[in-house]
Amino acid sequence: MSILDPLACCTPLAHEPMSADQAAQIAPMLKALADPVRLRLMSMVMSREGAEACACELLPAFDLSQPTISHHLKVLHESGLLDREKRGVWVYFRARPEAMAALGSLFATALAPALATATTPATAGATA
Amino acid sequence: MSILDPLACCTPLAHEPMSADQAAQIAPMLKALADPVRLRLMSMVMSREGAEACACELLPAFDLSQPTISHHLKVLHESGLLDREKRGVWVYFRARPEAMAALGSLFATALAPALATATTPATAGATA
DNA sequence: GTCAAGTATCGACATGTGTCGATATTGACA
DNA sequence: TGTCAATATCGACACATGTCGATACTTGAC
Repeated sequence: MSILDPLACCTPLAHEPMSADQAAQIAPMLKALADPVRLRLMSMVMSREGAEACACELLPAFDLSQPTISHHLKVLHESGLLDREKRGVWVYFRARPEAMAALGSLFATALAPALATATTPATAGATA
Repeated sequence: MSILDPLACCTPLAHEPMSADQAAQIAPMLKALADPVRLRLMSMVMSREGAEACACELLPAFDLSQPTISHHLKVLHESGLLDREKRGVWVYFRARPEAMAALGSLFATALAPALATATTPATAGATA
């Protein structure tokens, strides 16, 4: 599916110097993630059963006001990291695989040398 | 070697809800990277022959003042993303593999499901 | 239609951030 | 020693950001 497309599209960090345009496109996603609260929100959503979470489930985990959590979720959504779906009164969030893949591919090439260094545990799960 | 350690140490985003402490530890690294100029600086350093670059080589690539580039390089260094080595008058930077691996592992587990979803083109080089 | 609960928006505030010019520091070299 | 080039630091500025309380907006239930 199209889910895989972004894996090819984006910015291998160590491959060649990133263009200003590329950087301007990726930086906002990283910026959205570069906050402890939003990192935890993403993590909570992604690690939940079905990989989705209701805002009402996320709020109690923080010592922050409802508007603040709402704001953070909006930032994550508008940066393309979270999908947003309203069901009745509740709003459910899911991580966007394309976004996660795009960010992952940023470090994929950076990761490769590190993995190659470790010839011991054959790339944990990559090989069947 | 120890290069691989951080791969095990850090915060798989989708595995379990990230603790506040974990988030507070990772967020600054992401924040350091979440700037278009710093993204390009990292990319330029990493994609250079020998994976290192002199500040004097980086400066001309930007339309920014020398103090500004110096500031960005300092941010990258202090966040643990770049190693800094002075050679005579020049300062050379290298990406810290541990840091890159730590960030890569953040999305590694996030990447896995996306790859699994694409059963069609056998996970591009993962399977033998 | 009214009410209550979940969520979003608004305005305000303190703090953080990117940028600059001016200047200090460092190290090579004549 | 003095000078020059590479880099770092400083002070200042405009702007962005995280947070809050107050309030408006949905939507289901009675």
